[in-house]
Amino acid sequence: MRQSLTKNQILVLGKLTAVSKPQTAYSLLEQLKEHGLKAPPQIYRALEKLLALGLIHKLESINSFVACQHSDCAHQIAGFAICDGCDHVSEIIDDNLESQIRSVAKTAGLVPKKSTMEIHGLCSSCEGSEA
Amino acid sequence: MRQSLTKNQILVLGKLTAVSKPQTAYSLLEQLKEHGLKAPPQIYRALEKLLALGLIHKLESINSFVACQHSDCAHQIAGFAICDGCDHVSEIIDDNLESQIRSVAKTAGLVPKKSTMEIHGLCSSCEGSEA
DNA sequence: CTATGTATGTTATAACATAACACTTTCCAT
DNA sequence: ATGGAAAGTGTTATGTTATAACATACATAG
Repeated sequence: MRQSLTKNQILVLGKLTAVSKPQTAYSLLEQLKEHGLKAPPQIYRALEKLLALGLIHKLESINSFVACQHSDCAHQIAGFAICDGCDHVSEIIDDNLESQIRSVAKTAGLVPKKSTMEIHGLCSSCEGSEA
Repeated sequence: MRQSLTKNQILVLGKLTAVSKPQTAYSLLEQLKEHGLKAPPQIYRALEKLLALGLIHKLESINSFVACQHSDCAHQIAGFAICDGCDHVSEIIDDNLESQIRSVAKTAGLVPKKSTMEIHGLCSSCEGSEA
């Protein structure tokens, strides 16, 4: 029985929560060096556990990780809106999204286990100040 | 004006079409060595162009590429159903999917430019013969 | 025929991720 | 309380995915 998070898991989750923007494993490692972390596996193992607990999410399209913006969505299906200008990420839980995914899976004859939906674009403030 | 595909682009697209399963850039490189390709940039450059033309898609969740299953969906929004058992991929074009994505983007205040939706699971035949 | 844009070939390296091994900690069943 | 199982840690090395940078070739429009 896992009663609570371990030291490394707390460090990684704490950093992700604090920065509130997606971070790569290596940027986490860089930032956590001062806390004694030294090698990639220490980061990746913590990330793996946090993912399993639903406390963080991986953004596949940018090889990065974000803290979950809800209390805990281990079994929820979320969509992510990612601003390519400022890296802001919104995690969207939408009932229609889940049924949409089931619908697409059914069309393909697939029993769905896990899904990702990531939308890239520009948020309103970045859209305004475009180059 | 781009009149047609170049040699490397044809090789890469041909291979992706022939195998009809997602391939990593390095597996493509391996398979195309006999045709004279020798280094990753040759593959990645062809992939980049084919992506821009809408002739192939990248599956972000498995760092792999598949030929487009439609005539050309440069500007379509597609969902992908990926069987983790046999690697079969179905590309689903669904009108509702596009409106779903717009809806999620709008909720987040994002002007969408590009999106990915990838569903992992087991196809009916893999689901039947489960370990 | 030459300037421009695009493609190519090549070497090197950056960025992302895991294998493997030895050791430590947690925890709970006896 | 104790000892075995499960999970976590630290570390080295390596595997995998992707791009930078530079020199050369080749097509097309002016």
